[in-house]
Amino acid sequence: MKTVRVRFAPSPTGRLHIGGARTALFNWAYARRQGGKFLLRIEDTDRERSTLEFERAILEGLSWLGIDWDEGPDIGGPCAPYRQTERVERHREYAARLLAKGAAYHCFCSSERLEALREGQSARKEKPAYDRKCANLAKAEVDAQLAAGVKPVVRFNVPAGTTRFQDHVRGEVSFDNKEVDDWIMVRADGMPIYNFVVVCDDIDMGITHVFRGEEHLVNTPKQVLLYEALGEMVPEFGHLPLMLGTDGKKLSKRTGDTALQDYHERGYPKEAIINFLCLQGWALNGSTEIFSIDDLVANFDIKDVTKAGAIFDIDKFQWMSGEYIRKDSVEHLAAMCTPFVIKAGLATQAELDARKEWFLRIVRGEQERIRTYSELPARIGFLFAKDEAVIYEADAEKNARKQPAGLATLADYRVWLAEALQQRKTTAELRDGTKAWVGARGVKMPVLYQPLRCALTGQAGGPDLFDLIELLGGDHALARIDAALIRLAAAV
RNA sequence: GGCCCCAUCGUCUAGCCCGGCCUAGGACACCAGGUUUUCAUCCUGGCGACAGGGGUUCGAAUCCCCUUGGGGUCACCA
Repeated sequence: MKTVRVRFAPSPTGRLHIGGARTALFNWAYARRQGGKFLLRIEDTDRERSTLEFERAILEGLSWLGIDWDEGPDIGGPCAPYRQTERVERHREYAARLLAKGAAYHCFCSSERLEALREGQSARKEKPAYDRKCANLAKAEVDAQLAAGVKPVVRFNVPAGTTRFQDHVRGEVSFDNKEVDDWIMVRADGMPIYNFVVVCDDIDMGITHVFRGEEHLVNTPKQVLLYEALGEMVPEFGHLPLMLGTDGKKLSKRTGDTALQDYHERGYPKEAIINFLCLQGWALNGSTEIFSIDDLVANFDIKDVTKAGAIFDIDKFQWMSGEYIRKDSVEHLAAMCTPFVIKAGLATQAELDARKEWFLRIVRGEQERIRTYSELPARIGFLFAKDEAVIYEADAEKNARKQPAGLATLADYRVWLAEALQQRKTTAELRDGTKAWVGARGVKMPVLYQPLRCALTGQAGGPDLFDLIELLGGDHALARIDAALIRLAAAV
């Protein structure tokens, strides 16, 4: 049996799309599972929109996810080059072969004529298609046009019949060739078109399986016909269900972030991104939600991919992201969060390095509360704030003011706390002592805790208050209580 | 509109290919309760689906047909 060779062939006309990332992941996992090769090819025949920066960003994105490739534009390989624009000579050879066989023909129709043709057809409610005006030109006429300097396009001469292929996710798919237009393979400027190059390159690179998004399903008959005209082995296909936005349509910027990088920047752990992407169209076993990229490789089969499109559920994604964060080691989590903390202006790298243990404890305190790395800064900002400038969030202040005896209690507690701090009580002692103090005073816990939390953090929720006092330092804790005594006493 | 693809809880899905074990399972979200100094975590419970109609069969979520609904695609883009 032939070795599996699959590829991911992005077009460097934008950042790596989240759907593209999933396509890459599934191709890669298939290759790894089957012991085959995974290659990367850059489809840059659209010279207007393709850039080297996008290409680099796409490669980086894939590497970041943990996808590696056996052949590609950056590392080369036996089928180099891996950029389509560098292979146009090969494409011209294929075009010449097809032309010679009569499987393709020169077309001299102008864009204007084509446009008028389409307009007329749609006005008459006919399907837009080329009328094959140039399909049967005499050789002399072709030569004359060529000699006159008219630049032709090359069209594929679609034969009559029906084109069928087995799709690994959909089963048999068939198209009447009448539905397939005599599509353009090579532009007038000599640059080949996607549907043509993809076949040439897949042949030259020995691609055995083509797994791509469902939007390519209608391109497949064109490509199958091309393989057949060339007398080449048709690869196996698998069309992945589309990833949909909340509007049920193909995921677009309209309904949410579409680039892998967006999610990276929003602080989603990459393991969560991978896991979630996998779940869009594939399931490990129907009951295991959390699994690793290794589990994917060990279990992935194209036949298990779902047929229906999947709506991107950001809620579930956030939940999953939180699961990964809770599972993470504090050290790693802190490292992942650090860029976000710095970016938020809370501290510099040097400042965090200088208080490494302190920062680690902060992260540990928030680990079960954040769902993405980017949520950390907003939650811990109070720890970096000036004592008199802690921002009181509405909920926190409301909770504090809700306690009628709150302020008086806080004022008395401040005295006790100052004393306890003086005696260098440990955090545990402080905690136990406070509980005893509240008990002795004969009030409910929240009477003290709500105003105290507001004073210290300005937030309605958060980690244990005594851990916070330790993190803050006793003097700062007292200063914050003093500030709160004034601020909370003021009329609303 | 033509063609193609698809159709299980609001969402992601298991089950479907090889009909019975499905009183349709899991997860997110939501709701209720428990734990807790708060929030969160965690635990318990609840809500909630085989799009509709015909067949085939002793028996259909599973097979077939139709209808409806949704999506994709109709470029000298990929």
